[in-house]
Amino acid sequence: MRILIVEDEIGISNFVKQGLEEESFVVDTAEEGNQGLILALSNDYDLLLLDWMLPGLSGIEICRQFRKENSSTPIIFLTAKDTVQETIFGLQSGANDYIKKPFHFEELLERIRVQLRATTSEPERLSIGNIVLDVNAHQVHKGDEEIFLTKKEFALLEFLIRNKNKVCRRTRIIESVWDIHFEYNTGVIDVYINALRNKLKLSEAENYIQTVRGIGYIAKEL
Amino acid sequence: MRILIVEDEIGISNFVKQGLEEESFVVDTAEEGNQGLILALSNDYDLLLLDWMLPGLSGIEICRQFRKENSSTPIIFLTAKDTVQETIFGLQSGANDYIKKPFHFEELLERIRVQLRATTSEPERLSIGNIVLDVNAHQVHKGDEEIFLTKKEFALLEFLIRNKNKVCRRTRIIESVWDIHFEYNTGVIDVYINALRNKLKLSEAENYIQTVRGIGYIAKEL
DNA sequence: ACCTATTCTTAAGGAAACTTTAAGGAAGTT
DNA sequence: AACTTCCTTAAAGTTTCCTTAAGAATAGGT
Repeated sequence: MRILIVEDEIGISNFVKQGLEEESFVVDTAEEGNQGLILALSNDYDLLLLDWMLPGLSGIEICRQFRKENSSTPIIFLTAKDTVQETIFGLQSGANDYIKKPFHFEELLERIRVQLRATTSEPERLSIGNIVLDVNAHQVHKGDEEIFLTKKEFALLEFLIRNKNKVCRRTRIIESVWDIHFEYNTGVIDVYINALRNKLKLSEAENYIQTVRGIGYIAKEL
Repeated sequence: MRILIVEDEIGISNFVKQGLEEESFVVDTAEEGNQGLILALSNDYDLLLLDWMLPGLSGIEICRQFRKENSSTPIIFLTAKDTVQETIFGLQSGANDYIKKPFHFEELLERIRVQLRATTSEPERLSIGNIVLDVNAHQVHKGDEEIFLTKKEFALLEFLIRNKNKVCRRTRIIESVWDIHFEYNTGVIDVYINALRNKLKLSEAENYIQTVRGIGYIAKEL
């Protein structure tokens, strides 16, 4: 399920995004009205979350424009406390629901589910061989055994498995997992690959994390 | 299972009543708000179906008054088409779900079942290891010994156990237990985790509340 | 309405775990 | 053999967590 958030307060935006991603939604964000509308129209989202007050186009304007093209995708407004009256205009302009800030994430989630007519979603699991990771719970199992990974170790393993059977360049790894750009003179990756191999007890026969000399690493289903 | 319908349109009321009785529910009806509230409070229904627009007391008013006495019995609103914004107030005032008129009986039935399943299958007692908590009585026992927890301590423990064997992120905890949003630079959780571990006398061998570094905590059945 | 006792929250130092760096040795490449 | 790249380890640097104590808020009783 894909959701677009258009919200200029990055704090809220990140908070909601993170929460929804933990619930296995795919989330895009825009911080500005025009960009939001363009994204909304050019992609196939299952639901839109719009802030009321936005730089560029206002939420209600996005809603109106969007409804000209698409009358089915549900829209939920995020509104500040005392703009209830205005929000009603929002509902009249084609929104399906609204929620007042500050809100419980759980409540937002429930409203999203009501709009999507969806029952609780399955937890997201990634796997390679007999290694399974539950992204929500942040847990890793190899067979029946639970393996404890630190944040970075988990992030690295998740990245590799999401790119299963594709070679991941060191630069891409450093960018995605460490958020380091433009400069790469560190040996952290090696250290963490090593830690993963040890903790996961990868023998010769279970060589799921292979090194590609001069390029990077690959998580390979055997 | 007993259900109360408060609805002034006799047609709808009878239709729903008959349908539910065929599903072997016991159904009472009221056509007016005040009478509805009195019935709701003086009987032990498993679920309430409230119309929004009612003579006497409005549905939302019934909901509010009723919730003062009883916070567990599920309430579903039956609403007319274009009162979405009002319905939201309904949800905020303590309703569990709503359904728009006109509705398919099957859909209503499904929502009723969802609500009933939620309450009835929910155990009164939660436990982890030899620690048992009675949610209604607000009591905690470890073996035969009674442990006295404060409200917040109890709420935290309850939250953790309801999510037994799943890692609970700090953000989720702070949101669900403390009702704090968008801002997580507080150390309360640590303090309360500490208090719980002390009061519950969790030794190494009974390490039910484990910390997941960088993420949060997990209540784990050992 | 006041006082009191309990509970809740904040803050801070120290402890523990995690991350990164660095360096020597191993292994692959030309 | 010379060179590069990778592995492994240890230690320094950083973050996160634990614990305590004290002030703020709340609830209970007179």
